[in-house]
Amino acid sequence: MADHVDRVLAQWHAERPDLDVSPMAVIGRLSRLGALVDAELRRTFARHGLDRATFDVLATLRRSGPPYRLTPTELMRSAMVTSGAITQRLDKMEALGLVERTPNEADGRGVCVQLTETGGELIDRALPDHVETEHRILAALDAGEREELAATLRTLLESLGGAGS
Amino acid sequence: MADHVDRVLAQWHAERPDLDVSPMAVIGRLSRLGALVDAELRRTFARHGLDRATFDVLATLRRSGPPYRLTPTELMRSAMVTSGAITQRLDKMEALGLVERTPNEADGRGVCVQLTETGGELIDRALPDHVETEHRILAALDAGEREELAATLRTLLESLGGAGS
DNA sequence: TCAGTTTACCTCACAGCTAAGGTAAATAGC
DNA sequence: GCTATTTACCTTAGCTGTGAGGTAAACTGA
Repeated sequence: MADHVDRVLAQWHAERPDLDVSPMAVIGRLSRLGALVDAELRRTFARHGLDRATFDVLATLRRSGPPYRLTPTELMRSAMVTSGAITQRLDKMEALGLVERTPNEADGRGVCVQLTETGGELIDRALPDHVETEHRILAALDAGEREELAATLRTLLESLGGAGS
Repeated sequence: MADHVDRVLAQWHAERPDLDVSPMAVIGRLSRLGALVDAELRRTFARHGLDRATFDVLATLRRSGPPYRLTPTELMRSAMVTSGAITQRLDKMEALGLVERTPNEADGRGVCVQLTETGGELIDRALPDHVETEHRILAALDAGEREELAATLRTLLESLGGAGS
């Protein structure tokens, strides 16, 4: 049975037979899947009073290990957003008592962002639920398919120069 | 060699060994790849004075075939955004002379969105460039890998209920 | 036939991001 | 040691989306 992307491909084939639109079979699905996964994850975050941006910062700090402290620049690179976006996220999170900003003693220009106890408890509560959601999203694939998919996506990431950082 | 997601997995394994975070190998890469692909496509759109939203509407109308006319609701479903977003896109595009809104004769509540000649010419100029960019993004995969990837993504889309519409 | 529901589209307040640009501290090269 | 450059972070304006809600037209079934 044809899905949305199959129908798009058929339309292009009829309208612009001169173009080889086959890459859309991958890129179109990648884009739609991204939107659906995002929506699914957001539902889980919302159950814990979180949004994607806040969860992302909390999780990045949490998995960095004790003392759960990173710089805004490190958070920026991990999240793939601009510095302005991180500043605003941290402003909000600091007001909520989830993180603390302290001067960076090793670098007078910088600050350190530190998980508070409240923030740590929150992310540790939300995490199992989040991981469970991710399992559910991939439930349609068996272990072999997941590994193969991860490997292929990784190849693409490397070729686009997005593997590092 | 480890990529960003591998490092994330290793960190979680050290910090929360009780959680099976293996789905992140797929979902983390999916999310990062989505961001990189989006940035890549945006560069192509920009060369034609377009953004993602405008390109999306133009392409949807173009591939629907003569008379290149759809309703805002159809555009909304195809783009996976809210009705408010489509209204604003169409306002902007109408001001630029890329589309025209006319009353829907079959349904007094609705309108028809019609590609203008300017809009049609613009999308026909931008399309080959866009398709070329998509080819380049997938250049690291051979034909077999692309097909397999498309099939796997499709399985996931279906399981999330996002295959139709 | 007609009240209740659904559908189509628009409006508007607000959230979050980007991009450009500012300040201050650190670093590199002479 | 001094200047030029880079780096770190913040500020702000502007854009685009969401989500809640409004109006009007089209259905639906008793």
